[in-house]
Amino acid sequence: MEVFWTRGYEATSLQHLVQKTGASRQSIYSDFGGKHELFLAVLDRYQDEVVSPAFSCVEQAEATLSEVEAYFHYQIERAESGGLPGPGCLIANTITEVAPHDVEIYQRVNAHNERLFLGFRKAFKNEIQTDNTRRHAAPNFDAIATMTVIFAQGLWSASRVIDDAAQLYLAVDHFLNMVKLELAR
Amino acid sequence: MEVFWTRGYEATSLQHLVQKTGASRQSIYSDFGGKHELFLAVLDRYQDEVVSPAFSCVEQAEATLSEVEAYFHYQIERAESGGLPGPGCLIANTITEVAPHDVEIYQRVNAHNERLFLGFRKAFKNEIQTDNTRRHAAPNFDAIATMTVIFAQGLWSASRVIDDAAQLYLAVDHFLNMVKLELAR
DNA sequence: AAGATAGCAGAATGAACGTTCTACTACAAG
DNA sequence: CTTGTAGTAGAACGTTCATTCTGCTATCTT
Repeated sequence: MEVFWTRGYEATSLQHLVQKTGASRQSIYSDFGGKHELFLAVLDRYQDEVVSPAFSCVEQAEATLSEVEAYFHYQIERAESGGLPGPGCLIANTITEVAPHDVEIYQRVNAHNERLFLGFRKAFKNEIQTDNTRRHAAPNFDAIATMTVIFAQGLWSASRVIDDAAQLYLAVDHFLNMVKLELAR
Repeated sequence: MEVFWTRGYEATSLQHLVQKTGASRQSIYSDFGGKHELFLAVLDRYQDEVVSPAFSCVEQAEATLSEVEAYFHYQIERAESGGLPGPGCLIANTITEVAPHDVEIYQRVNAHNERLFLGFRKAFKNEIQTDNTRRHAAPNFDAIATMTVIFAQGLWSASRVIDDAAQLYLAVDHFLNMVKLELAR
């Protein structure tokens, strides 16, 4: 997972994988079947070990905007502190590198995006359910959730060229504050 | 440019380039020096031929939010209509694939981001200069511009997995409307 | 017409790729 | 002690990679 994460799919060779894992070539082929199948397994593991811990707070039944904010802050902190093995988000990297040419991989990153979308939307719904007095119109939760997914993906991309974490924090806080105003409008 | 755009840097071979350009291998090497130098030239050309036409409206001296909106809409339309040779944005793709491991390429995509940032910030400043009556506090133009750059990058990433253009339009319009409210606050 | 130059197709090259095959080692069960 | 099972290292294989080299064919200059 770490090798694919740091080098990308194409630039990762079997030699790199053997070196990093300590396993033999034969073991990799007998256990997974090949580079492509191994990468699919890696994507699944990434979901379990990286996405789930980060996103669990948003996926709580009673999550609101503050959980979304915690998610974003958690991600920036991890990226900044070097707590992540690779740069950016493996899923986001995969979306641009291999997903357009590979159906199986496309389906997995699509499921990931759907997961984020549903999590965000529920949190936004919960947010305004606490005080739904004298509202003008119901917010377009789908559009706001889509917007947030897009922003989250852009954040991963941006974190690869923007070294200044403070700048990212400012942008995220500004974005979430805008969402908050939008929900309360 | 088209080949790198569609296949990415690593997955593009000299054979692909020879086939698509019609030029001989020797010509490519004598004219550019190699695959890497050719890619750098491609990034420059991308700036001139793709980014500049799309971004010129935002970079006008008197550009405001409506020009930013025109930029986003222009990009979605082009992506949707198949008017673009490749998927997503070559710069955005390059950021995730090669920029973290390559200094020269990193500098070029960084310059691109800076260009977007400055364009957006100026447009936002122009926007509120038209009616700066009874404002509470000056907006944080840097944060809003950074946020918009992040969103623009996320939009390219998302457009590779979200096929529904209407969904992208909705998200963009929502985002820009939020920015508008934020600027007028 | 003669010479120079440029661009072409395609072979050659050495390295690296993913994948498979071949011993060899360690260990468990009988 | 034999036998079977796993796992290892590393060679081998066929392909493809980026890069270079070799002729050949135009086109242009004088």
